[in-house]
Amino acid sequence: MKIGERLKRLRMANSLTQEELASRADLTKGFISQLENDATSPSIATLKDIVDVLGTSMQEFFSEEVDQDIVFGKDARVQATDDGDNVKVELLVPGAQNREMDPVLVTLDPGGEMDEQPIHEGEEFGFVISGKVQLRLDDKLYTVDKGECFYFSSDRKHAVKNVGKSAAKLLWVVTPPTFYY
Amino acid sequence: MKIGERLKRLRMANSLTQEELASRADLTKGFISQLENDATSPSIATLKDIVDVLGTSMQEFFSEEVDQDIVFGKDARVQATDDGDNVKVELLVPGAQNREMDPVLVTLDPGGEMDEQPIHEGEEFGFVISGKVQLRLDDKLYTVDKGECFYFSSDRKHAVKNVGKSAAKLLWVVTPPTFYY
DNA sequence: ACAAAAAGTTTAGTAATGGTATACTTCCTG
DNA sequence: CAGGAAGTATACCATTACTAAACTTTTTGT
Repeated sequence: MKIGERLKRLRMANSLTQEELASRADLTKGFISQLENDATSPSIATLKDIVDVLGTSMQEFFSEEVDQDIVFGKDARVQATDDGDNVKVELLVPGAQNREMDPVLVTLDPGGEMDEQPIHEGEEFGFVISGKVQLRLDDKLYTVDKGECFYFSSDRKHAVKNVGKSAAKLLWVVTPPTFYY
Repeated sequence: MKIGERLKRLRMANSLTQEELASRADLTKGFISQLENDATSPSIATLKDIVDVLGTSMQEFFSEEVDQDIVFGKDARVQATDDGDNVKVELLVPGAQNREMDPVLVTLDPGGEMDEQPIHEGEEFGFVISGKVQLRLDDKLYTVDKGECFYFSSDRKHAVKNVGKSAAKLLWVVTPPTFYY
């Protein structure tokens, strides 16, 4: 059970120094170093303290351990709670909560519009597989045609609308995952 | 972090004695006793060995720790991969993989039929909320009307079909969870 | 380019505890 | 009630989880 690398990544993700993590978890920075280099192993209670500081749970911490799927067939798609009649949002990688990115497939019927998404941290990437859509960022409008794509920071009000005559398909990737069900 | 009770429940669920568990995990029965009574605490490596023997993962073991949701609104439903045009299967308790039962809401359009499910261990319970359906177990047919319910062991080939004129809604509970997405 | 500080590593040492061996008790079952 | 299987308690030790502090490496500002 080598957990050093995972701990280090987690600490980095929280942008903490070994020393800060140590002090918040009531440990010494030397010990943190040993842990990250797998020179020793924490007691369960201590590990709990550490993951608490790092904003996770034991469950989530050990979740990396199970082999995650690599390939997802069409049949793995999970339809998210619809946010409209003529909009379909399909999670392409179910369980992406534990990952870094959340890719979904959006299908917009003609005239269909995705509800405005709540603002959050992160970034978004979209690729238009078919059709033509209009992207609204704050108040600016962009037209994105089949084959084109977009990328923006999620801290802006954004919405998407199908302005073509046929259905539109969008591959959408959000980081970090927010498309919970 | 008291984990004794959880370990004991797990061991019981596997119908092992402390001694058997001990030998399979290369420990002593006395130590298992201490663990179950929280008189001591295992190292992470040892705990891993134990949960391995008990057929779980560290993730799953610690999953009991996080507070699970109690109430699920309509909007929490997750549509499972459809197994037919006129069939809708909605998971009522997303993430039920970690639970004991997996309740789903099945909507069958007139004439709609659920694909035959693969045989598995466990039991199934169904309650007809509206409409009238026909349940097929192996080759025997049963008619189940609105308000009626059924219960059977999953080790038989089974399928359900809407034989009424209007849509049918079924509340279906499977144990253990098999409705993965 | 060079201090100087910040971040990380190493090492030696110890108090704590993870784990064993064994004796004891409790609970079944015929 | 005998005999055995399952579980508990205790004493003990070897391991190790964790600290303190010196050391090295990386980053930062001027």
